[in-house]
Amino acid sequence: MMITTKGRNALKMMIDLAEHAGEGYISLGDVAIRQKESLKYLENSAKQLTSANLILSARGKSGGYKLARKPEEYTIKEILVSGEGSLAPVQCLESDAKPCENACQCRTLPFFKELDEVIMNFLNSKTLKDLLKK
Amino acid sequence: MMITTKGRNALKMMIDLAEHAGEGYISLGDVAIRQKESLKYLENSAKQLTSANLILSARGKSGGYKLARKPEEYTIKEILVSGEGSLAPVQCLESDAKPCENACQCRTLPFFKELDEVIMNFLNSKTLKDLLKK
DNA sequence: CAAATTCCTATTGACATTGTAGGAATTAAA
DNA sequence: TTTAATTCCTACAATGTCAATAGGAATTTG
Repeated sequence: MMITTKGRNALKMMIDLAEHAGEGYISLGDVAIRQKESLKYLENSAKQLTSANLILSARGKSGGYKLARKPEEYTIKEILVSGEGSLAPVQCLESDAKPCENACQCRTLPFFKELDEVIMNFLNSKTLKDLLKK
Repeated sequence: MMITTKGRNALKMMIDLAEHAGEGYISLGDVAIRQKESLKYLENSAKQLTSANLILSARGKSGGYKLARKPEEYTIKEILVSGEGSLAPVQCLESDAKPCENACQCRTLPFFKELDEVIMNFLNSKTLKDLLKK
């Protein structure tokens, strides 16, 4: 499995924020209730989305989070990558993977690179807006 | 990561058997040396490939394994599925997943189904022959 | 000052992955 | 008929990742 709860939570959170855009900063408590997730767990996703500049945060009372851009300006890829760290289908294509000394004669590497491209192209072709209620 | 060493070992083994087709039954020991894998670990892959009827086995001295069909008659999908059990990109699409009671209103499910299709179409479009040395 | 919130670090339990161990069953060949 | 090579089977250990929680520090509004 490539997309775990980390990525799915990031996506859920972005969808929730998108559906409440224009209401100022939304507290994680509200998101947690609506999405039926634990506040503490969502904090992890929020942290990563914030440091990737996908959302804006405001601390202190009546603080919270809101989208940094319009929904149609987020690709699903960047949201999932922010949540997961990497979406590579195999370890040797992971961003932090040590280079494989067998790479030049590996029969499967070109194939897996192609697979990765197919997946990334798809994830890049969809935006957050595509996931919102019609 | 979606494809782990189990799937990669299954693929490596199929490639090795394909490149030595016509030589009768190939012992796992030979495969292990050529592919630089442990015999014991390869046995696990061999077991699953055998019970999925992707390869044929012969026990006893001078026994081993060989392909059950021509390389171009295997899709990469069936090889990887045999090694991994499932290739679903998210848990809720796993074959043994309990049905999600939120499915009908889930914003992400249709998207993940589409992603799954994109991946499966690609894996179905490639055969074992495509991975062999030109 | 008090309450609500984000932010930060650490830890835990559960599970999957990776790889190993030991030996039983089978069969060809010497 | 024995021996050696092999598949087959079950179990286990070591490691790592995922999922989730805990406790509290820092910040800001009212």
